[in-house]
Amino acid sequence: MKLSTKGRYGLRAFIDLAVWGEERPVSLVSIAKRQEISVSYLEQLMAKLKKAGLVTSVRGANGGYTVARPVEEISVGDVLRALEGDITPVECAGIGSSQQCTSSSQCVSKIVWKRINDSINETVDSINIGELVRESKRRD
Amino acid sequence: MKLSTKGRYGLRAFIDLAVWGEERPVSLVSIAKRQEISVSYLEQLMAKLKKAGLVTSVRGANGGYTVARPVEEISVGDVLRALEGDITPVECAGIGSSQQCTSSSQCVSKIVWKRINDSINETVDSINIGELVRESKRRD
DNA sequence: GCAAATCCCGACTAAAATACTCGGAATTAT
DNA sequence: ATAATTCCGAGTATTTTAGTCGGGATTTGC
Repeated sequence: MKLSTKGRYGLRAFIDLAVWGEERPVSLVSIAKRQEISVSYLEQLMAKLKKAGLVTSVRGANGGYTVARPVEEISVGDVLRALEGDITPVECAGIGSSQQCTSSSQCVSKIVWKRINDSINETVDSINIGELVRESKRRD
Repeated sequence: MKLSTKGRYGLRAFIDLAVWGEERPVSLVSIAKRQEISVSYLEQLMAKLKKAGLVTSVRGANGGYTVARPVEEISVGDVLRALEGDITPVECAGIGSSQQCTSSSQCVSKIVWKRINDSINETVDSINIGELVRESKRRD
């Protein structure tokens, strides 16, 4: 059970963007340098964030990315879900519900999966990017 | 971010064992049938549970496995950790601490990883196998 | 109008992890 | 002895991850 680099790098990149992008768009090259992530890979991550409406882009020279909404209104969960898809370690817990439980210990373990899923989502939704930006600035 | 079949099947198998193994050892073949998991794969999972001291085995005909300790004293976390190793979606959060944070947004995201890790572990440690066994019997 | 900087897009690939299977050895009850 | 089991190590197909790469489109500044 591991969060992939999409989520790990992507959140870092997003925070970086939030910190440095208050005035003008931030280019991928500059994020890449500060965060030590390759530009090509960052492109992929940004594409997801853009698709999710979390960042806006400006093309051409001096272009780059900007956070699309106030950082206080964006949760870590929003960012991670945009990057990773669902952040539920176990799916089954009742969405598509295509397959029914055959044995009762299958059903019972579902209780566990649901609680894990919920607790993760509550956690990531309870932290907003604004907090992290402030904390990051405080540390400089 | 997904819990592997080790954890998913393994917990189911363990619950099955707890439910059916109060009197006498339960064979892998019987668990395999009820849970629709192959015997060979179950062997691997049981090996891990045994190594962690959560089950004991009896070899030979009429042999099988038994839960090693009172089910009320075994948490879901114990079982999952035995099967999966650490159940922390992000490692970095300060154990080996070999690599130091270079940029501050790296450090800041660590706050997030730590909270996620903690919340998962609290969740799985707060559920014990006994509860699940009772719930499973109740449903029959 | 041209060059440089930038985002955009789709395809490709190497490496790692996952999810198993398989063969056979050791042990025990009947 | 035979059958039912656990035990052990190796092997393998599939999937996922973690990227790279090449080229195109857009914009700025000279």
